[in-house]
Amino acid sequence: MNLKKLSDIVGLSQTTVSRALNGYPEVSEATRDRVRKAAEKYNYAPNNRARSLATGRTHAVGHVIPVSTEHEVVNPVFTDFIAGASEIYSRENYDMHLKIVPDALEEQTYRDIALKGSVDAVIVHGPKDNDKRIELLRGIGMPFVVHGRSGGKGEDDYSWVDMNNARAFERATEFLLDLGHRRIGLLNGLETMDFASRRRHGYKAALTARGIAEDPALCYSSEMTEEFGFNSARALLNADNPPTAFLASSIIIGIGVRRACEEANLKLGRDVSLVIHDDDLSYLRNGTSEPIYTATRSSVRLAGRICAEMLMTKIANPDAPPEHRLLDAELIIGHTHGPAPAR
Amino acid sequence: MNLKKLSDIVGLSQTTVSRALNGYPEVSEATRDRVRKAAEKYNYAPNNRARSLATGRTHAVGHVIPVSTEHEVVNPVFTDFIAGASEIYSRENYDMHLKIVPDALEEQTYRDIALKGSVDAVIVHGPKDNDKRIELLRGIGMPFVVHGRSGGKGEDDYSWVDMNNARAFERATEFLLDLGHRRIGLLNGLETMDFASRRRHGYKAALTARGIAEDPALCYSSEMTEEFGFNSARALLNADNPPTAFLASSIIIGIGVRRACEEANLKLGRDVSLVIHDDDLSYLRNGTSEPIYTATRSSVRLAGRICAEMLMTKIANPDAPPEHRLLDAELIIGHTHGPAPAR
DNA sequence: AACGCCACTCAAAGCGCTTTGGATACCTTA
DNA sequence: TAAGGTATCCAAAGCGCTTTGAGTGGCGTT
Repeated sequence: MNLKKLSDIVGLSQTTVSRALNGYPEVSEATRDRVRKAAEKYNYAPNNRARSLATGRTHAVGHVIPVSTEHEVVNPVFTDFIAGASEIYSRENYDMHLKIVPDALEEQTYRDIALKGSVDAVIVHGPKDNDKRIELLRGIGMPFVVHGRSGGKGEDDYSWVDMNNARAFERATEFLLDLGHRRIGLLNGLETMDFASRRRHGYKAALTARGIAEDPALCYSSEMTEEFGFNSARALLNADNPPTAFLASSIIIGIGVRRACEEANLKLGRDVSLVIHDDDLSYLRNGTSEPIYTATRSSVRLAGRICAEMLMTKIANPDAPPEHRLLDAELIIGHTHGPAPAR
Repeated sequence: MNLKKLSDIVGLSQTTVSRALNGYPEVSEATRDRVRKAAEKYNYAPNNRARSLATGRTHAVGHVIPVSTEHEVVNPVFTDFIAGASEIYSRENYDMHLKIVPDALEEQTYRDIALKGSVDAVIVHGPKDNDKRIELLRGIGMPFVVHGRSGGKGEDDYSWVDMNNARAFERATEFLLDLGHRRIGLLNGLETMDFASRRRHGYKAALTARGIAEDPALCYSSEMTEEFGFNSARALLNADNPPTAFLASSIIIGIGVRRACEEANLKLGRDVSLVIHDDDLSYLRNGTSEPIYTATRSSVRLAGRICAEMLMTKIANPDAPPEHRLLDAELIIGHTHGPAPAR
């Protein structure tokens, strides 16, 4: 069923039928109703491709998700982020185009997307310091919103939605310091990623404020897997002068830390403290009735919703000044912290 | 830059330029070269929408991912599945359209997708028993491949890629029985899902073969979260006549079981045995050098690749008979099993 | 010299929609 | 009654591509 056939059936021109269906005022309510009913009856829906060819708008947004070539790991926060964004797209009748590409090919992918003209806008995932994609997209004139920020200059020149990573980790560190911990292991994500580098800074800031020097031997940085959490916690616990507490950049790392503690016969919250960052992943909730891990929490799904919403307004109004949204993490009191054990 | 401009520049008709670029034989290699160079120079790429309007093919495939309305959980295996599929799409120059929808709206979503004609084919995720979507898609005439199977009749009438769930869980159960376990807790996914119901059957078959009756009190079924693993393992461990072993349908459930054991001061592999099913998720690997959990393993990313490949051939050849691919899980010997403790 | 055959190239139609720029009929109003 | 509105509707152009059907010119054959 297409417009032509439908308009033949109802005995109107394509113009009128199109207008009736799209809510234009120059068609009477009576005919609009008739057209609507016929459309329903004959199961008509405008062909997307034709429509977007005609209008120049695709009603689609692109997500390019980087997978680290080295580790072949797709960060699981994307799942929930995308679930959040998807809620908005459904509501606004937008489509989501997803590409998962090795990070080396990312730039080319954006270029392709723009050239082929199959989306109206994109969301930039996992920004790095001085991320080239931002320049690229601005150059092309493709509207975008960044999930996170790209450190360096010009932070106000583009729209972003970010969690206050520095503050969250500063807060978590202060919390552990208040409990008497002095040696705090940091199990961070890859510090080439902006979020991880900010977390490191927050951690350091809190230490410095108390006159404690950051010990690089306590800081690990890698792809955020369970095994990374396990291996690095184990290494630290077995080292001379081990930390009494850990700060982990994700719940998955935290799970690895737990396993390392279990192996070392140390009880979390008594022998070793652990504060994680909790993205509030739907399938890895940090407890529903009661928190498991002590954590800084910020819902990545919410971030997805906000990003998508920001993108919608950006599409509607491309020349508006950039918007920013900094989400604050809340501190969640769970069962994995305690006073620093006496030596 | 569009075809018209480009053909003006090289002084050829749009026809010839189009043919040159698309590799048709009726254009000389010399001109083909000239055209290619110009396209490169002026950064030309055919507009996707126009192309697909003209050809009737979109070069896109749709994935509709259900999120349970009740729990708002997106199963994390989708991430890796999609990463696998995406590899194939990139290679074949296909786009992926993703929709994440509450399971109640799933059917409508498929219908919409078909009507709007924005994809050439779809992949059906998370099939249930006698899944309506299969009928629906066949009715519409939209090519599809199912990840998993929908129990009931007509299993051979459509293409699917599945893991041998029944066999995997039968095998795992036999393994535990061989170790002397008689009471084995099953922590399964939602048994309305086909994969979970097959796992249950495999579990039961192994028990029956040894003359052991399935005890419903040992069988839990739910959304596969960490907390579900924790809560149900805890409940079972605290019950009268607790199981000596667990079978968990995902590594995440297994993580919950580990936490429950830790809390109960039981050591996994000594006091309690645990065999999980491992989808080989990139960010939750069951150990890289050495397995952590004893497990049945089957890579969901591989399944994604195979599904996508099957779909590509289906698109190329819609009238070919349906294909099936049953993947066998391998049994992985980790550190979470041991002989049943003497009473 | 006439013919047929390649090897190339092109004009134009068509994919299914939106949108521009009228047309038509029916009311008002002076 | 004529002029001017207003409410409806329509034909046709155009979005950027592919593809059909139709030339051209050059070459070898007879």
